[in-house]
Formats: sequence, structure tokens, C-alpha cells
Amino acid sequence: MAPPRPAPRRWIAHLDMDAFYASVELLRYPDLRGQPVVIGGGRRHQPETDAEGRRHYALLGDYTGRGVITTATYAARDLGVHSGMGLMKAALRAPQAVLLPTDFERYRLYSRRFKAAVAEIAPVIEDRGIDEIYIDLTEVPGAQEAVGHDPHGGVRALAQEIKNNVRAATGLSCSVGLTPNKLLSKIASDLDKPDGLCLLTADDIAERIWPLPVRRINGIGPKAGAKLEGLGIGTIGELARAEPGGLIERFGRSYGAWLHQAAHGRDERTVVTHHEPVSLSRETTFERDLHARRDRETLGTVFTQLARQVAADLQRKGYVGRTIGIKLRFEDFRTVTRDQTITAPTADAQAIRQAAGLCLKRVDLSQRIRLLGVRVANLSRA
DNA sequence: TCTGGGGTCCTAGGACCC
DNA sequence: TCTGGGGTCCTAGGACCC
Repeated sequence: MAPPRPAPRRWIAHLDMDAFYASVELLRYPDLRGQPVVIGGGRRHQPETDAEGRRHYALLGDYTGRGVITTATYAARDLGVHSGMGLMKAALRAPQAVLLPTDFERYRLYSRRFKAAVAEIAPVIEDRGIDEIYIDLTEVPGAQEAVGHDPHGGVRALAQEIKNNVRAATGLSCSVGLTPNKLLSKIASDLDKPDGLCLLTADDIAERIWPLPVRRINGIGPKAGAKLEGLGIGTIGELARAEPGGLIERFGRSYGAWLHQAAHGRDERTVVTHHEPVSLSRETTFERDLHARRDRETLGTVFTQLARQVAADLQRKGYVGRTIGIKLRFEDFRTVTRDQTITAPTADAQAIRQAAGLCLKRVDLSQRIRLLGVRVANLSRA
């Protein structure tokens, strides 16, 4: 009888594409390499090629209108602009930066390519959106082996191989965090950006994780971060030293206990390879805030359009939904939602439009409207 | 000149049922 | 003649993430 084998050491990687949208655009416009470039806004600033074949780009400084930066190249970040920043504000800081429109179709193409390149080496992948994934390397051959004096050389080599394969398939660089769990890997992938490979074990937590601000933990956002700051807790190490009882008192039983675990780098979540969608939605922010009465016609047209888009999305993906909802954002940025559950699940544009219309009647429309959205939830397979 | 679009999960109260 | 108590569904809002 063979002796029982020890459980393999768990290795989870988090892979994050470097400045993904911007990097995809640089493949298409290599003359922009090294320059400050931001991606964002509508479709009205497409580069143009003149008779001599020279390309002309829109400049951030010339932009007017709504919208935010979705991605900025590292050169642009050096000028103080970053994703999420309003374009008009960014234009003041970096007027000479090149502005390119977003081309989601192209990013999705490269997304599929890099994920396929990873899957050739390690098939257990969890999708976390267009530009990042978790990978379970535990069972990949070689992951548990030492190489020379490096006890984790095997898994390190696998991560490097994944990076190489992504670059070969896409021409793009990525950063990888490699640790025993998702929480730590997510933090680690950020530590050596761009083109990084950061391997950490539990022994590294005190030195590498604890000095970082609490906001680096995935799940601590602006609100919780500010609240912790108010308690004199700025770093993950300070959070780790905080009394769990006190955290539970202030943040609730579930979140408080999680904060304590997270600060100690403890996370048992598995890599989930398949997800059924919970809801599908479409929304749009208007160029100018619309008035419920004066802009009734425009509003109605957009509303119908959104319902059609959601219906098309549902049909394309093969789902029907029972809960139809709307979302409005007013000029003061206040957001309200209304929804309604119907008896027969649907993916029909008219049925969605009608139910959404009933939802809209339940909202006080005295303020001007900035955003309108339509959502279908409670999904099941058609 | 503020703040996109697409999601997930959690909480909390009320309805309703057994 | 005195309000128990669970469980589930629905709705609204909020925090957070990519």
C-alpha cells in the first residue's frame, strides 16, 4: 500500500492585464507608444488619416461633454489622470494627452485570446471581467515541485509560462499574483505592475501585506475605508491588530468578522469556473439632463431602445426573466430603482417595455433625469 | 466641468403562508 | 380576549467591483 500523500499546497494566481484597453489600442496605433493616452468618452473622436497617410488624434484638451476615463496609459497616469476621472477634469490636467474612443468589441476579442492562452496551460479559470481572471494552479503538473534552491520554483515557472503564452497570443503584458488564495493573489498582482510576477506565501504577509493601506483589500471600498480611517486604522497590519469584537460591533457580524480574516490573509474561496447571470441591464447617461415633461418624446424613445437592447441581450444569451426594473439617476446624482415581478418570464421587448413603463409611473419625476436604465432579473434559461 | 456602464451581493421590512 | 415563530418572496437601497 502506498503511503497517504500529503494534500497538495494550494496555489491560486490572479492575472491582471496591464492597462488593458489602452494597451490594445497601442497595438493598433504603435506610433502612440510611450505617449500619454486615455481611453473614454463617446464615438466622436475617432483618429483620422490624412491624404499623406498621417494619423491625427483627438486631444483630451479639446474634449467637451460627459464621460470618464476608462483606462490611461502609464505615461498618462504620470500626468495625474486615472480611470474613473471625469474627462473634463482630466482635460485640465493633461490637455496634450491623446484621447481615443472605447472599442469594447475589440477588447472582448483580445479578452478571449488571452483567456484561451492561459487555458492552454491551466484550465481551471474564473472569469472576473474583461481583463482579469483567477487561475487554480494546484493540480497543474509541476506546480508542487521545487526547482534548485527555490521550493516554489515549479509553480513560479508555470506562472511565467502563462505570462509568456499571453504575450505570444496577444502582444500584451500582464501582471500575476501567485499565493495560496484569491484575496492575497489579487493584492499581489498589483505589487509588481506592470509585467509583474509576485509570489507570496503566508510567511510574507507581515512584511509585504501589512504595510499596505486597507483599501488594497478587495471588498474594502470608499465607505468602509473612510470608516476604518476614522477609527485610526489605515494599514492592513493595523486592521489585523484590531479587536475582532470591536470590528463586529462597528461593521456588523458578517462584514466585521470578514475584515479580521482578510487582514490576516485568510480566504478559503475556491476558483469558480462557471457562473449563471443574475441579471442583465442596459443604461445610458444623457448628454444633458432631461426633463420628464419637456423631453417626454426623447425619453420615451430612449426607454424603448433600452428595452429592445435588453431583450436582444436576453435572446442572444438564451435567457428569460421575471423581474423587470428601471433605474433613474437625477441631476443631483440621487439614484432610484423600481422593479416588478411578473408571472410569465419573458425576453420580449414589448413586454419588458410595458412592465418598465409601469415602474416609471411609480417614480416622482419632478427633478431632471441624468440616467435611465432598464434591467431584467430573476433569470432562467429560455 | 464633477462623477460611464455593466454587474454582484447584502440588508431590511412587509406580505403571505403554514 | 393578547399579539408565537419560521420560511420564502418581493421590493428598495447601498456598497463594492471591473
